[in-house]
Amino acid sequence: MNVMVFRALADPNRFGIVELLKEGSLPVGIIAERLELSQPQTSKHLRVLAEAGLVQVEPSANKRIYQLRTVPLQELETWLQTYRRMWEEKFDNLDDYLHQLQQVDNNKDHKE
Amino acid sequence: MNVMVFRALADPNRFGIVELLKEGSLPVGIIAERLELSQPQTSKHLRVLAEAGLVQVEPSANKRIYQLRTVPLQELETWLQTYRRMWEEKFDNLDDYLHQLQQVDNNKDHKE
DNA sequence: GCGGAATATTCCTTGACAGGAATATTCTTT
DNA sequence: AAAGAATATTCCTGTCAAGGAATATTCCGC
Repeated sequence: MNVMVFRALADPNRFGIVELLKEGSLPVGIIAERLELSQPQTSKHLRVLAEAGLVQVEPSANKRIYQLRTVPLQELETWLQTYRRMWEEKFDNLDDYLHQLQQVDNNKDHKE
Repeated sequence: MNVMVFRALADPNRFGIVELLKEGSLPVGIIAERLELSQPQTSKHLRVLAEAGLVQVEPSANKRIYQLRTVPLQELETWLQTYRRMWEEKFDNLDDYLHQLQQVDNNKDHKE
């Protein structure tokens, strides 16, 4: 799992851009307008998102249309799958290490 | 979706802690040892993870056992679901806005 | 090619955060 | 109560990233 994706999504403005682009691809100017960001800020955030693979650009006429790339999100879901059993199997949170400590505690109670 | 979760996972060491705790709950000392982090660093990272709701602490004897909380991960998955159709329905990435621009391009071609 | 629109980049400043070292705190045991 | 183990917090420093302003670049229409 690439942590750059998390870093990209960690900024509220960038998260907002992703949420906005979910509804459809947009040029920079519109994104800036919708999120009330300056144009340079928007471009810079889009750069970070692009470097994380979350967006890709499609030049069209005078504008540059940004659209979401789903691949990183799919990878994110794949990563999440590895945790899924933790809440599906209602796994009891105490693991081996805890059980060992439990035995230590029992020894303590035994002594007192 | 709480962006604090992304921020917490954006740091490689914290991501490593989460991955480690997936295998089972552990006290601070062991976490530090496994990831070759200093004890203070580990405590600080665990603090951030706890504030993001990703871990919770369970005092046991002399130690403090940290365990994963799956709730934020479930919320993350729920959030991802809203994007799922984007790659399941093989949605063509060109949206209304793009089609409008396409028409503009057609006009241009028509003129030349 | 020129003017202008749309976007990208640079420079600067400021704030947030990671890491290290030292210290404080908490709990346990005796 | 005292000592020690385990953990948390504080202080400090360096680095990086976000935001604003200005400028550079790219691309279209004429």
